[in-house]
This record gives sequence, structure tokens and C-alpha cells, in this order.
Amino acid sequence: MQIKEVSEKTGFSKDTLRWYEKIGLIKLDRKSRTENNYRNYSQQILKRLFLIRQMKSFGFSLDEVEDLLVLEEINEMNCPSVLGIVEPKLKMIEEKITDLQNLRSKLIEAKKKCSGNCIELFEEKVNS
Amino acid sequence: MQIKEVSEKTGFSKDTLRWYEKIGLIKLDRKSRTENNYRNYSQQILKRLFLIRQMKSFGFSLDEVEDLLVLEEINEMNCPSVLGIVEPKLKMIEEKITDLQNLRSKLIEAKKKCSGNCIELFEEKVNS
DNA sequence: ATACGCATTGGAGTAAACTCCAATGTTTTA
DNA sequence: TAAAACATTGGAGTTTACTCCAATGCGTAT
Repeated sequence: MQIKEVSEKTGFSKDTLRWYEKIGLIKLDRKSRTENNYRNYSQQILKRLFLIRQMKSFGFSLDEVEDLLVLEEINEMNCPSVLGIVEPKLKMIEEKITDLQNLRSKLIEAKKKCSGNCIELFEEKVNS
Repeated sequence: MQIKEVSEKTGFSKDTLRWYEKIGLIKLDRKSRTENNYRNYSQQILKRLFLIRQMKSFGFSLDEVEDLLVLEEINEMNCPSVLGIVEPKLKMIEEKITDLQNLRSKLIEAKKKCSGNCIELFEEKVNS
């Protein structure tokens, strides 16, 4: 699969895809090039790119994303380093979840307050 | 409360606090200055800064943070604009929560796999 | 009175993460 | 066969969000 298609599927620009390769976030070796030197993306890489997109949406930096993606190769890894990576990230993620849940309640609360006041006004706008 | 104390309480650098003021994320009017022209931060602003810190950790940009903070003044606002802001953010947040929960399960899974293999090895490292 | 620690401003510099450009090559379409 | 549409590289430029610096002023401690 060549770069344009990957760009469309992942939502990353072609430049961004090349950038991620440059910084080593994704790896395309000699075999990942066609005869004419065009990049040829595998399903694995596509999957990885979707993960990257997701992590980024959580507010992780690319460096942190790289850490988290090590989990992909977890079966080949030795235990101490895995725990060293997983534990802090897990803590981080659990904090984010509870914080987000609080924010969520706040937003729902805000919606309720508002709906009570002016649902008709809003309906009008929606139906026009 | 002057800038140094706020900096220590919020974890934002003094420069960052001035920066947030410059871009309008927090507002200190004439009254928020002491005689000698020093900034004088109120409890409201401190609270707002904690919210900003939290939003940022979710991966929201400062522009998005600003949108979300409008909710602070929600009682003074008219309904359509509130729903216009709240609804998309709520959707975003709920997506993030479920995605994070999935990631969380994955990490716990990874930990389990690992612990089974090499808990003793790890214990050794910890106790040394 | 002078030094030290705090504050102020404006403006330049930096890091991360792209984004764009120019020169060039390849493959497909008219 | 020429143009269009894709690809390549290296390098410069941009955006966001700070971060640092220099010049200066205020307030307290010695």
C-alpha cells in the first residue's frame, strides 16, 4: 500500500508519515520499498498508525507513544523492563480515566441545567 | 496571591502564567494588580488554572481548553451556544474514556502475562 | 545604602510536531 | 509523447506552547 492510500486511511498527511519514519516511530526497511523506491506500507504498520493516532488523542507525546507501543512486542520482552514501562503508564491512564469521568459528569450537569431553561428555544433552532 | 506562589501551587512556570494571561486564557484586570503593579491572583483564577492543567493533560489544545472553560460561566449563557459547545466535547470525552478503558485492559493483560513468567526475577530486582 | 529576592515588560529563542517547497524521478492517462 | 498524478529527498518554514533574557523597579534584610 503506498503512501497516499495510507494517508487517506489514517488521516495523517504524507509528510507526517515520512516524519514518523524519520524519527523511528514506524520502521520501513529495504523490503518495505518497491522496485522504484516507493514506500510500501504493510498491514502491521497501518495497525500501528491507528494506535498512534489513538494515543495521540489521549494527549501522549510521540515519545510516550513510542513507549506504549513497545507493548506490541511484549511477548518477546523480558519482565523487568515491561513492568517498568507498564506500571507508570497504567497509573497515568487510570488517573486520566477518573478525571475524564468527572469532567463528563460536569458536562452532563451543565447540559441538564441548560435544557431545563430553554429546550423550546433550542428545538426551534434545530428544526429551522 | 502573587505569581511565585501561584506558580508553585499550579506547577505552571511564572512565564507560562504570564503567557496564559497574554493569550487571554486567564484575565487579570486593573483590580488584579497591587499598588506596585504586581499581579494579584484570586482564588477563582487559581481554580481556573487547576482546570486548565487538567484539560491539558487530556490532550486538549489551549484553544479547546478555552472552549471548555466557557462552562464556568454557563449560568450566564444562553442555551443554544452552550449546547453547541458541550455536545461535541461530551462526545469527544466519552470516546476518550472508552478508548482509555480499552488501553487499560490491554496494559493489565500485558502485566499478567509478564508476572506469570518472571515475578521472582522482578522481586529480586526490587529488593536489591 | 546596598544587596537580595521578588516583581515588571518586550522581545528573542526553543522544542515538538508537523508542513511546505523545490528539484527530481516514475507511472498512468489523454 | 506529453501532461497529470503519483513518488522521492533534503532542507527550510510554521504553529503551538512555552522559555529565556535583559533592562528595570519594588521591598525587605543586613
